[in-house]
Amino acid sequence: MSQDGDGIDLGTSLGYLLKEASSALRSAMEAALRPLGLTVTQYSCLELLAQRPGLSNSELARGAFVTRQSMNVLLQGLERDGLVIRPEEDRVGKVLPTRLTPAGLRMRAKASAAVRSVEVRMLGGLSEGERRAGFALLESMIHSLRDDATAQAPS
Amino acid sequence: MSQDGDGIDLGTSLGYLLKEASSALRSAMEAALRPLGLTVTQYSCLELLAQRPGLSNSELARGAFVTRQSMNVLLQGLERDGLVIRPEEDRVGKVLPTRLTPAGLRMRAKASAAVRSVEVRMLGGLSEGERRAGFALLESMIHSLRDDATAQAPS
DNA sequence: TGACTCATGTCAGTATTCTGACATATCGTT
DNA sequence: AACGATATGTCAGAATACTGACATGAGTCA
Repeated sequence: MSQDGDGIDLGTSLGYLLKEASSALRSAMEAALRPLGLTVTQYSCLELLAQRPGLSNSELARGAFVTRQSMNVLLQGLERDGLVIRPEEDRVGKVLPTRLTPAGLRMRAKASAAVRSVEVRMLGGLSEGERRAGFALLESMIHSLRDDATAQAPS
Repeated sequence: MSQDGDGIDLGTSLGYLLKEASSALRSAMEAALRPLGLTVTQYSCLELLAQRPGLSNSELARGAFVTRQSMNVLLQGLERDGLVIRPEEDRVGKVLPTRLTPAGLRMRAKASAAVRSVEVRMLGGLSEGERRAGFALLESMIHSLRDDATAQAPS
């Protein structure tokens, strides 16, 4: 009908497709993690801590793409459940490093396996070259979005 | 250090990168839409209605990747603000079609322009071929994730 | 040293989305 | 026609993430 010449054709928009893919991935991860009683953000936190022990609340928040306030309450829950510890004697200035407990390590191992099966399924049917191309593509998008945030030419 | 042989290397995970790209896109869209007083989901709803007038609540929910309950409260807000209408006389069975008002159309035009500038920025530096490849890649991921949801071999 | 800026941790309140539940309407099968 | 399975709209409550705010510590510079 009305040609939406000034609009965004959702059928061909890479942004819309990116949102769709992200939504599908999140759903699949939620389903995989539900038996373990973990949310996606909680898993992200455990995975980050497994690979980089001692990360602070703010660093974890950036790594999981949530605010530091959200990560703070999430960490309180993980600490209450005995999956992480934040010993007060490790504090450096205001920064309070976080580490996985043995229980947290075990939980992360199980969660990691579940999530990996999702990722394997997602990448099924893609060649190694296609995966590399996808990696480069997503990195380019991220860089372009961050680079010039509001982005006028530098004066 | 500890080889995380069974884990997911966040530095090379396409899933993690997908989440990062989606987060960056969402942030950029939020920033672009904030002056208009619209959230990303509200914009998605207006855009869907502009391209396919008469969409129902459930159809809009699927198109915006939220639950129909969330879309329901969102539509109530848009209706209260005079951007959409859901005339009771259009009801077909239980389905209640939604349409943009003139004010909704104007709002969508402004929002669409703002979002398009974000998408243009995101795709800056990518060739037409790369965009097509990215499109195919994301569609492949989505299909693989949806196809075999819990995915054993069909009996 | 003092002033300024910035990053961090945390508390509180708000907003958004989700899950659970119910009534109702449609479709397919018997 | 009757039944069951599925889809829809909607209300209510819970979970999750956000914005605002404040105090504290680190870093820079005069």
